[in-house]
Amino acid sequence: MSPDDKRTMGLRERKKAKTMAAIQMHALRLFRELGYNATTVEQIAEAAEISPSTFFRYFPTKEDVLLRDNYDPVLVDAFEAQPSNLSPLQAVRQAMVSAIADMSADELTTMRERNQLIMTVPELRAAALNNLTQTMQLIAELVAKRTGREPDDAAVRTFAGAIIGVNISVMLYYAEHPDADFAGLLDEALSKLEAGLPL
Amino acid sequence: MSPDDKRTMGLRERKKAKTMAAIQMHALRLFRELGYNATTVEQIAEAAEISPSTFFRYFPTKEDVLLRDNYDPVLVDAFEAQPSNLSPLQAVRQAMVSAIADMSADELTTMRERNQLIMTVPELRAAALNNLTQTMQLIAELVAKRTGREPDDAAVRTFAGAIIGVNISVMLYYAEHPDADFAGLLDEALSKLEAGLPL
DNA sequence: ATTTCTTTTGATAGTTACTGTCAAATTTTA
DNA sequence: TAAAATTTGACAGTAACTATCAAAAGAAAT
Repeated sequence: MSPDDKRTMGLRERKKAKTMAAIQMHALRLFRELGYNATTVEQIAEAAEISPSTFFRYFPTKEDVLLRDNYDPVLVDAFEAQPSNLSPLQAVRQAMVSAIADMSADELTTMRERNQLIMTVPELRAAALNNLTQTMQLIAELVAKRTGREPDDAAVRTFAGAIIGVNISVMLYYAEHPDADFAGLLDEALSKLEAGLPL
Repeated sequence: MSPDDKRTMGLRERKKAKTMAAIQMHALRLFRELGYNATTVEQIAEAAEISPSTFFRYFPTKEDVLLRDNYDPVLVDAFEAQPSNLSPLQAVRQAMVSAIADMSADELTTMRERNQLIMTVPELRAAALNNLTQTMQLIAELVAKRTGREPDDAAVRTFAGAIIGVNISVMLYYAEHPDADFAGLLDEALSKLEAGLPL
């Protein structure tokens, strides 16, 4: 999380990190205050004291300012840290839950707000779901490696699909019930998947 | 499929249906020939001999011309036609497979091309996935009704999520392997879900 | 058949996300 | 301090949409 060591970065890179953070911060604030669609890139640029051109150099799209995250590497680490006696499903479940458990209170708050905004605004939701297909592919690769199969093996793909689908359903529910415990919801949902989707 | 009885529709409605069909047909052709992003709404409008304004009256977005479909009602009918001795998962599986089996060869071809285009173009894929959340909600409602639970019951939501996730993974795979049998892929994937995601 | 009412259409003008280009400003390196 | 590389802002343009309004076309009524 710490933006590398400050000594190892030149002034240029430090400034870049600062600019990026400023853009994200003002964008988030404006989105909250005015709504996502009502906020223009020009307004964000003005608030962050940069030109609109510069905004698009940092974030290829307006959506990106909200959607860019680094959960995938966190998930990878958490997954690979799981003991090998766990089944793939148990490992994914543990990895996801512990990745959330490792987050600070601030990070959790940010995540909740972000999720709420993303799942509420159709454009953002669409883009976020699209991103999840990458995570799905990632899970397929992780599980393939762990089980000695190919990532495009039918069982592996189906497994990854089910995991992502469950995540989507939890994210949607969580957006409408922000007071719930996200990790708890996810854990419960994945446990049901583990139990063979009892009904 | 037949656009109601021709006698019951006035000239106005007949013309509207014709216009809509013309837009979709020319749009699809242009998308194939030039690519989705390289095709402008203006070009589609010109080909369909309407004004751009009119295009947006028929389809709120350029994406919509490709994404609008009526599979949900078909799925509802197929699901509710399943015998009550089937488990919810078996019923969904049967419903989906038989809904595809009921399609004509032409419909299947269209579906394959559409799926390929949609899953290949990021914008379209995002919008399509977003639409799937509606289908997810629909499945939750159907299953809730069938099992006497609430649609926002955790087990029901998780169930619907898993189904949709599996669908996504199949659609992605099918886009890259157009010669595969879609119904077969879906059937196999859902059978694995039924078997508890064996790995 | 002609008039009246309603719906559909096209033209126009505007907004906004995004792209490409280039010269000026800034930082790094020599 | 000079030269090289990078970052930035200004400018011009494209294309998806939105809103508005008058004209055209179809439906209904007389």
